[in-house]
Amino acid sequence: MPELPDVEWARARLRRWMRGATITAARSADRRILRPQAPAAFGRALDGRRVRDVSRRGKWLRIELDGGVLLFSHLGMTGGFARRDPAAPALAAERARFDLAPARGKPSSVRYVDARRFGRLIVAERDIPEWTDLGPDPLADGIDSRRLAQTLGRRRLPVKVALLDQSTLAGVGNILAIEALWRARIDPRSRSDALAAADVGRIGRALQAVIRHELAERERGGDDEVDERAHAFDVYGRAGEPCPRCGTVLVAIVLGGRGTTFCPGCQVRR
DNA sequence: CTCTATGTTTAATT
DNA sequence: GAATTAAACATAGA
Repeated sequence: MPELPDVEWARARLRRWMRGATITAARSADRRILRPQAPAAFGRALDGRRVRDVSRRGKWLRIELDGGVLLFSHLGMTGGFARRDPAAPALAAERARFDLAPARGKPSSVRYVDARRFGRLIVAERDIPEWTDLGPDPLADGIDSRRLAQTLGRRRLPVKVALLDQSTLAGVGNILAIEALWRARIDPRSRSDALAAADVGRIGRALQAVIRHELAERERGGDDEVDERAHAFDVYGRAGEPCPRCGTVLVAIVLGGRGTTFCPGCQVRR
């Protein structure tokens, strides 16, 4: 579920659910999600703290607590949050829970669910390298196409591989990259340093458009549930089908170890 | 049984 | 160094 739009949606809901509330009990027994922290230290660090705010950079979430304590969360491949009554039983693949006493209203319980357990929950006193090393965030910072052109111009990788590097732009994932390159009519195999300024401009605008579009899609649906991604994409997952723009059959290849769908008819190779 | 999967890190190789 | 490739992690679904 998680690329930039999904994580931004998670941030907005977490902020609504948690801001101003006190964590009465933070519990997780999953040493893989908590790695390298111990489960006991997790509760000890968080219990009794009040949530000041929830922020996001790229695919990382940062829950800011009283006393300068920070809780970082990465959703990995299958992570997500849901809100339940504190008495509700554990969800399938529930890996952590945060019981909350809000400033006003009923107690609630925010659950972290993650089938594949690639996600992380990290307690820290200051920003962690995974957070500080991120490139510009397309939503928070915008996309500066001159800067993006400089970044891409220094690399000889296929442009899609360069886009997936979180120091290029934070939050771009496999689906976003595939959809944006299709919109920008650029072949994902194009060498990053072979792109013209106009190509980079189109890629930047396409990324913004796809992010906005997917964010808008997510503004519907059950608020308390784990985010579901039942969403039709233009090309992702559609290899073998005709290109919605030119009708050429869409092709699947592997780039940088990731499945990649594109249209050999209307996406130009640079 | 096989293959694929929205992510990231690490090792091995060129 | 830079780039490439593969594998690893853990689980579910087709």
